[in-house]
Amino acid sequence: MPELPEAERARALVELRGLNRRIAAVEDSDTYVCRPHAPGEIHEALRGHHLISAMRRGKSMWFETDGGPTLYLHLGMAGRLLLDEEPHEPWDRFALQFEDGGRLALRDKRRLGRAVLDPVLDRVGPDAADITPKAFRERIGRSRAPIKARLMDQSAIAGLGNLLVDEILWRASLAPTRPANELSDDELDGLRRHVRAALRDAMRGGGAHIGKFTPHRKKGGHCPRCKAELARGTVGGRTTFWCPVDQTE
DNA sequence: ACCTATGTTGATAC
DNA sequence: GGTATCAACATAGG
Repeated sequence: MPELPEAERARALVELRGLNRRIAAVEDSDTYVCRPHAPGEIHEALRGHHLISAMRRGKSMWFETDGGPTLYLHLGMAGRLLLDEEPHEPWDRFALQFEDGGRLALRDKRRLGRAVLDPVLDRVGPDAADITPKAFRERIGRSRAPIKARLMDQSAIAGLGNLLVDEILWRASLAPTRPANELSDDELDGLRRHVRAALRDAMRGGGAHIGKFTPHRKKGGHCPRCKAELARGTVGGRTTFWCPVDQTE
């Protein structure tokens, strides 16, 4: 589930109720989620410190501390953050235990989430929710890759995943396979507006799995506009649904 | 039972 | 350099 809207909700949760609480201990024994850190390393580095800010770009989150290292978290493919709830072993892959008895947990069955200190974020592009029209045209429109692949490239624009991109391209009536550099400036501007609108709807509606199109995104599903049966294929390495009538090449 | 599917990213190969 | 492919993980479903 986690795309930009879920990451933002998680970030806001920490900002609202997770800051300025003394860290008493860190559960960091999952060497895959915490790679390349050894068990105990994050614990030693964060113990006694407090999170003082909650930042996000795309699906990446990071939390600065008072004089200690920055903690980076990523939800991966199935992770979520829980604050002050009952521990759920073995699916809590990482957690901060606060001195007040509370706990911030990364719960993730798949183990594709990450918890790392002092991240390097130079391969994370501008956030999809506030990228400028100029940056969008330049970063998206200059590649021959299919437009869908380009929108999912986190170094070009950060925050969009498979479901959200299918929703956005359907709203924009653009075929996912169209080479990005064949889009006109007007089409790129329009596409950016659809990116922002879809994100706004997803954040208000509670996540990337809802939308005008996404509920129909399944085998035998039909286009909510023209009722044609949806096409299914692989674009950018991901399962893709689109309307073969509405979404023009 | 077996095979395929799944929101993620990163390493590797062309 | 940009793009495509596969692997990493664990679980669910046909």
